[in-house]
Amino acid sequence: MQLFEQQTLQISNSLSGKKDIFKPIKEGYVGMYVCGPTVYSNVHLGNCRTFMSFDMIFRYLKHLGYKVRYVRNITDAGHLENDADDGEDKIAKKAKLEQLEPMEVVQRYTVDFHETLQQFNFLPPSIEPTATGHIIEQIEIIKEILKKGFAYEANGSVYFDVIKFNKTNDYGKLSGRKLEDMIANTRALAAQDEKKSPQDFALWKKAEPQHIMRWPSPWGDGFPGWHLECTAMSTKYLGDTFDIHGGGMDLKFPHHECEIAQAEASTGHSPVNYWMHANMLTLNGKKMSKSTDNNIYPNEIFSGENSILSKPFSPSVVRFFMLQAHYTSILDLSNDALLASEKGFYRLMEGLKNLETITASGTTTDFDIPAWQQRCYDAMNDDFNTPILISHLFEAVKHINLIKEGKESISQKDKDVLQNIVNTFVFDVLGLENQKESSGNTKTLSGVVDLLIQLRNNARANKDFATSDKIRDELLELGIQLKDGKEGTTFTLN
RNA sequence: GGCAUCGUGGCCGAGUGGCUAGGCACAGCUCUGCAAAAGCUUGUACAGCGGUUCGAAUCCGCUCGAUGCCUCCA
Repeated sequence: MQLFEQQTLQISNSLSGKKDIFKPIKEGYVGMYVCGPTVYSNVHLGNCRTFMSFDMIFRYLKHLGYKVRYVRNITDAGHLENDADDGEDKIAKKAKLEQLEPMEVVQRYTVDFHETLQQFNFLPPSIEPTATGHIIEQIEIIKEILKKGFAYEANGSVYFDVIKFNKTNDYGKLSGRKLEDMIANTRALAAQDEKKSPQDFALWKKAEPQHIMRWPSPWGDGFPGWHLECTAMSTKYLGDTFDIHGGGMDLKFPHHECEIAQAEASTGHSPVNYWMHANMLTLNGKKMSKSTDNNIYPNEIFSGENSILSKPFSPSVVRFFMLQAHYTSILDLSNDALLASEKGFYRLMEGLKNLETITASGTTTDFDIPAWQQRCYDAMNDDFNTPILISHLFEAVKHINLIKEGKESISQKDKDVLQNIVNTFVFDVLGLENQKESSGNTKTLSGVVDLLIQLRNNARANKDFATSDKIRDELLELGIQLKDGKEGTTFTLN
């Protein structure tokens, strides 16, 4: 019996506008697609938050026993600077700017993306397809949409006919917009001549002679529209209708709306059962954005080299900080918030360490572990509520510490159970790492510090406090903090 | 202007028609040669104004404010 048979998972569905009970199309299997990055610059922390939310979701679904096929694409072509006639591919533009081959740009920032995500301890997706690797599939979809009459060719480009589509389908159902309103509110934009309506979007764009990224097609040399690649790659690997489609909130309109339109136009039915949107990470109260320069890069956080930061923060601390907020809420990044999360994170890690060392005794436990365990599952089942899960983990820490102080007791059996649950949620589901322990060179260092601790304890025994305080204070200056406890002195690196 | 979301104690951030979120900070206590660290304990907040209700921070309406999307962005 799998865990998912005992737990009822509810998911916030942007399409229905409420929390829906999750029921996969095929029992035991989940197909999940998440819109990946456009690799024309380094991934910033806001991008990371979205992918982290879905990493956590991927982890929990796997933990529940689902066989998950998680597809997250790399957009390496087709992402236009804007939708006007002079629209240029982002990758191509960057390549021109840096005098690189477009694929050189793609490679550089794809590597950066992977390295960054690895530092945050992301699980790799099952498939990571690229847009340029699926040009043929995209052309096939365009042909199908043309055949169904929901697109038209104009001067070597192909556009999706939104107004016609809206007569039989509902364009705007995901984002809660009405086509009439959109038309009424459209500002007069120049150079939209090819399109029948400003709301129409490109499926295929004709490549002007100076364009370096181009592919042959039935409509001449060109490149695919941005929205199309996700339709092509998601349906290719997950089927015409699949379970979960995720992405950042900012993609809801027009990107995801267009994906729905493309899929419905080509296959005749809705592509996705559960649309999930992760909310934005803000900086100074504003959305992080590549185009406005209001952003911060992961490496700046890890090194502390940014004017808003007072010190560096480890990837796990940042991960913990993000998971302390619900993925559907806006989260604002600040030095104070990171400092608070860091303290909390180390408290949690200390609790886990204490759990290993406490001694079990007797047959009773002053802590209802099965009920507590179910509360942990209830939190995650309620739309992946990691902040609540974390609050329960701190409740466990409290009991662990009380046991350590001898004020409560735990049986050996319960201790084993508790250890198993806590480790599962902290490391497997939340994906946190105890990075302090895993750094290299620690063996030599701990030998040296232990020696100094011995010398200091000798001095203390002789009431030579001048010497003992000198050792303590000078180590602290070096970033090594001694901690005098009941069972001797330990140290941590600050 | 349109659509959407949100406004919670010093800070971050959950949740909810009546019952303790949690973390950080502050304070008190324990421990300590003194500290630090650690641990324990404590906090009755929900933008404003109306309304529904036995009861609302939670539902409805209005006002104010913030953010996102409407053009590329996770």
